[in-house]
Amino acid sequence: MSHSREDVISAAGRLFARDGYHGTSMRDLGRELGLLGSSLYSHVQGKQELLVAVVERGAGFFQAAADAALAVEGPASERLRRLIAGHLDVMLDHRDEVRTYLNEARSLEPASRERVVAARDRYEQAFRTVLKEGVADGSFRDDVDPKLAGIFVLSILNAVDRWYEEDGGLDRAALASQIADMVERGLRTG
Amino acid sequence: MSHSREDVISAAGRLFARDGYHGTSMRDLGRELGLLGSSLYSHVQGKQELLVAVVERGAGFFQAAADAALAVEGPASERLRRLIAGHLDVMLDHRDEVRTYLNEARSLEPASRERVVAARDRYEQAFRTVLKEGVADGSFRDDVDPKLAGIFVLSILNAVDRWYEEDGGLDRAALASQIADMVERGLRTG
DNA sequence: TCCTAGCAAACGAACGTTCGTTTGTATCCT
DNA sequence: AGGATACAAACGAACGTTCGTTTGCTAGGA
Repeated sequence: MSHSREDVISAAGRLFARDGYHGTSMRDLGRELGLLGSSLYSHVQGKQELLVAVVERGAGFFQAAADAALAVEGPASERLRRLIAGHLDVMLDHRDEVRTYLNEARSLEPASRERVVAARDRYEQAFRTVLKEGVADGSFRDDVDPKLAGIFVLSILNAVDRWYEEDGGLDRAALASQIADMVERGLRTG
Repeated sequence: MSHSREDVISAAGRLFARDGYHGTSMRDLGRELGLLGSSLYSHVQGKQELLVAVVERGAGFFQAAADAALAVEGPASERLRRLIAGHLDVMLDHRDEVRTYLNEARSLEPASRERVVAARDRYEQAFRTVLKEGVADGSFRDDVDPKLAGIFVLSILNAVDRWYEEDGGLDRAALASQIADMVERGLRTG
């Protein structure tokens, strides 16, 4: 019947994702675990530390997925497909952490927010790199702006969390190829 | 030196957009106007009423823009371009209300939230309708799923608020055609 | 002269956090 | 084996602060 720090962080992810950081109290969090709010202080130093833990977890998942996708050999379009599929996997496997990462990072104190923004930039850079490669090798149109195109792709991907539910008729892989197909048609030469 | 209800609502939009509903206190809001928090109650009944006003304002702008775009004669692709440009105009001309509408609607009490969700669905329907028309008249590929494509376009548009600043090298019209061009390449036959 | 915007003061509730204490459970010594 | 020791987990009460809101009053403009 004993709880770990891990339990607290994942409950925090759940509530921060659902109600937001400012919309979640330590007592709410305690209740979620069958504890008093004050009891959480046996596991963490404070509320802000929980937000940091959840958000950095989300950021870490994305970076790991990007590193894996970039390591794939073959045409740039294939790496782009892997980036897209990887992003969806991270989102759907770690929905609470990702939603908190996407929507609640602004509630971080400046020091940790800066780290998160830097991580976000690094991740976006992965998309830009692959797009640039595709332009360079002629598989993508040369009037494609890698920065802009990267933003568009990530916009579609990040918004998935706002509408998609996995239990419906469209499974994860089908969604990934719907996105990748439409994106690729928008990018490729010919 | 006297303030109107209008002043209060637009200050609320500014702060809700920047700090979120739960991150904004009535005292913050008063300070923004050079008043005490309690003085706001001369103009509005309470904090929630301010959120409702700001969010419904945002929703209203979008609906008006959609109605105008749908009334345009000509090919579906032209109406789609108008929807895109109109969406950007609304976002950039009413940034605070739109950001609040997009991010803070979850803090609405159920009754008003339902109205807002309904308005959002109606607006999304405008995009779906145009896409369906384009598929029907053969200008868009017939394997385009209007629902999915509509979501993708709106994902790109709504995310603009998260990264775009109008003072840079890319003006509003250029952004609109970058988006419309890429989207249209992803949709059109051939 | 009345109406309204605003202030000052206060309300009760909730906030994040700290405190002293209790409980259960290992660990070690004999 | 059994009793003392140590520790982590949780409790319950309280801290000071902030929250949204209410009340009663005052000053100024129509």
